[in-house]
Amino acid sequence: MTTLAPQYDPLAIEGDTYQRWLDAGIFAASTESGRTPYVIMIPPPNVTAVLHSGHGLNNTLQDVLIRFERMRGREALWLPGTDHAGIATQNVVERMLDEEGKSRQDLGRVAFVERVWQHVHETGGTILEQLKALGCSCDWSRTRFTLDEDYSHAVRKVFVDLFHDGLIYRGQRVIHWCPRCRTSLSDEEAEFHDRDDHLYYIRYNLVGGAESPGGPDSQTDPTDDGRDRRDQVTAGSVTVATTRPETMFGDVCLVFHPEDDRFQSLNGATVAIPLSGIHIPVRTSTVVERDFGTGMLKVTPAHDANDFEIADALGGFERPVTMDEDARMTDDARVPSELHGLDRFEARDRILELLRETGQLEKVEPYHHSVRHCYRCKTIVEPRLSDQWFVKMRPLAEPALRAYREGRLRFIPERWGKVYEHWLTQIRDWNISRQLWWGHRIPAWFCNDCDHITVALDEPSSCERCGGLVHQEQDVLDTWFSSWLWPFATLGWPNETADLKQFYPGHTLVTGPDIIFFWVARMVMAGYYFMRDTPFDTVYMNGIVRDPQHRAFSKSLGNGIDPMDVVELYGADAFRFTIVAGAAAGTDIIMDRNDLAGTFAAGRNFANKLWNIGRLILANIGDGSMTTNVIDPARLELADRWILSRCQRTIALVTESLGRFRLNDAANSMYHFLWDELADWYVEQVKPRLYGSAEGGEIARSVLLNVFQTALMLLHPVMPFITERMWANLPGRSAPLLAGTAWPRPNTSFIDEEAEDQFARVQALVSAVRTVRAEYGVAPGTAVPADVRPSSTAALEAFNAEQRTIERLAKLTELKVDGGSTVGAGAHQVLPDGSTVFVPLGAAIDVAKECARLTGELQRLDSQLAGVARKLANEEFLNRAPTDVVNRERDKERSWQEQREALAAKLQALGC
RNA sequence: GGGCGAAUAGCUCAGUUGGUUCAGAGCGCCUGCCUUACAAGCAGGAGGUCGGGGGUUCGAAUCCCUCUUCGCCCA
Repeated sequence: MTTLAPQYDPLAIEGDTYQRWLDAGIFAASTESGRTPYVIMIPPPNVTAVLHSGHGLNNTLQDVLIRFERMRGREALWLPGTDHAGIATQNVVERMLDEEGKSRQDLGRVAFVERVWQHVHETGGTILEQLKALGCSCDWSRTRFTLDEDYSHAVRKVFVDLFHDGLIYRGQRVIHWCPRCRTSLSDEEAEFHDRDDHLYYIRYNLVGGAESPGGPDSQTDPTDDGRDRRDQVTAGSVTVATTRPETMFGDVCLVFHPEDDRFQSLNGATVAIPLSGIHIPVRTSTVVERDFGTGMLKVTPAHDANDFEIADALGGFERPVTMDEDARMTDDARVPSELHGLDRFEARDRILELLRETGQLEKVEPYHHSVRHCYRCKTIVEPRLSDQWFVKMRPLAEPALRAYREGRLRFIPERWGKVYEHWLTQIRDWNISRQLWWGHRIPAWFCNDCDHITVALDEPSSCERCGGLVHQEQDVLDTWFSSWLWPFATLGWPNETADLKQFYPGHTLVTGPDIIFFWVARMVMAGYYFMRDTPFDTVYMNGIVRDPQHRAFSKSLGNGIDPMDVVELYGADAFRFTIVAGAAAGTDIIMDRNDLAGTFAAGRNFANKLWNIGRLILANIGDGSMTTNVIDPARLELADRWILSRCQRTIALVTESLGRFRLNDAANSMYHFLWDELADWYVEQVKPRLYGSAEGGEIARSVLLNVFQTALMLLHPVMPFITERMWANLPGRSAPLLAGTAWPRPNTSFIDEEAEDQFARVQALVSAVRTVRAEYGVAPGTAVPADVRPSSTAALEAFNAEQRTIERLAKLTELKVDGGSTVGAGAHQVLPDGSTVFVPLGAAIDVAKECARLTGELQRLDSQLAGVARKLANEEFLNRAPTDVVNRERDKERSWQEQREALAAKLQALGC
């Protein structure tokens, strides 16, 4: 490999590096390796999607996990793919057609679907290519699409099986209808959004026997605020409150609560629907909320799910549909002719005008409520009676619920488990038919002669009951009805393939909490029903990416960040590190598109640091001939022992953190080790030993190589490109590709508490001198002398061992260890271990300033000492606290006492 | 209406079973440095009564109650 460029240029290394992984086949999982599998199924993005930050976050986390487990020796499969995304994709193509002035109806179903395929073939691979740019190590040989031939077969098989098992039925229900997408939606797809609307109080006139004389004008004063509920029943009318007056032509009755005294006289009465004059009865129902509106409820069974239930319970009512698929008023006889064809909201306005004219609009109140909207296009959903296919969910939910309750399925963070559990216990049947053209066509055939429906895997030639001609159901299936099969349909189910045997059940699902019902819970249901096992044991919920105003990214706001922009600017590694270090489990992550440099500074800076430290190290360890094969403990200096020990601890920390899905902790541990310990201290310590044939050079190079190689391994899952590129230049590397090498294990023989303790004293001494230098404005180029008086033998040994290092890093002419005088004009410091430092600065010293500083230190110590003394004087503490806690307090007291004495002596010497 | 979560430095957030000087990190800010790996850097520094109140405990950022503010989910 060529030498590393002086300037870190991610674009120059990432493409080549990715290609080397592909060429080596590192990402392809084998069914025959004998290794324990580790499987992640990608949440398939929409086939026409382009990568956004949410994908960036989600897929980075998956790649960290899969690379980690691959290096740990598991047979790692990360299966990629895309989702056909029925509504979304159809919308995209319909918009394209719209620009050509055409509709899908103009093309017809076959041509339209052909057109969608064309679009998918042209743009469908985009997001997967973008994942490669992010470094994602998916097994591309197993890429799947939910409309693949095999996958479609699995979808049909599931439909047919569930139908024959009695878990799929066709029924006429009030469903959520999106008049813009012209399809029904499931409960989950019709999401609530708050709206400021109005509550309209409308008078229905009484007719027939109970009617009192007088027309609509014979009622109470229209300014009546309705507080006197008895006024709701006036001589000639009854008032009903509604938010949707346009539905009233579909009313079949009015109902009130049977115990509501205000309306007792109306039970069995007849009223006329305003404007249309259609007569409907007044009845009672216990489901009426007496406190809502006037307590009298209009019942519109075809345009309100609750009303459907009420009318059904009362029995004997028609269910007139008064709005069409576009939410326009139908020309049904019940609808006044002047309203025919009007959009529901135009109709509402016109109806209100007319009601004002007839005096039947009693009043209008502002009303804040939650209204269902289409999750794809945000149009207000219109409840509408229609024939749909449903999945009976209760039987499917039971095993999914048990899996969670019995601990076979867990969520990270745990709290999502409760959300999952709640949904499953409240589960309702799932409307799976969509009135779209793009998707899996429902494998059901209606008979032209009888009312039988033939459900079969393949097109039947005739009705299975009467042998008549059949025609296929026009509807397609909800996209989620195919994606809930993702964990096993991608592996070849229903065939018993080698993949299915080897890679089901899988292990970790990484996804966003927004699709916990749509997808996560349903995958578990399908997994148990068809595979008798959970599709994964852990669901890791990543957070949501938001802008600085904490708004989720959206196309309409235009506040999103294109991860590819970040990759181009700073590299995939910088993007990944920022994400991983910044996103603790499940927490949202804030990104500012107007400040990419700031947003990704952590990763960008760290990537640059890694590049440069690598350059330095690789340039100085040569080709490996200058290092020993085995690190000889007898030849190690204090700093060598220290960094080796720190390195083992970092391995343990990172491994544990990744194993517990604490990805941010892992990233921060690596960061701290590489930057704060290896770069800032060890490399600085070791520099003189690397020049020429300086003493200790061979062992220094060996340690550097060992430690840096380990760091590359640890960092690889998070920053695969730079680490792989460095690896290529690493002499004596253990495997040709870092991505295929084994994860490091801590070498406990290198754990060295004494070295860690002693080197910490060295660091403290250097820092203390630097502080003094900065405070007194000693020019960086000016060397000064310093005296240190060690507080212990350990300190003495440490300062002696690293005397040259201390002199160099603190820019000293000479460090006297336990020599010389500490009186005179100089700055004083007391180290945490009680050792004292004296930097004679002569005339530069401001004695008053020194006194003030040291007195401040003394006061701080005194208050700390008082605190610990209080604790140790407390009988309860001594009796109840664990002994190691008490001992720690005693150690603290001793240490602080030593520091205090040293400080007091200094103050005295200074004459403060 | 019900549930869940959050509130810690100017900003974004860590802080595991209550106990190592535990009050932290990154970014930003201030001071000084182009010290031949790195100015995307080096060295030093300022900055928070852990949202308010109450309680449990020898001991609370951490557990409980309550209030305030914000966010999300469900009906």
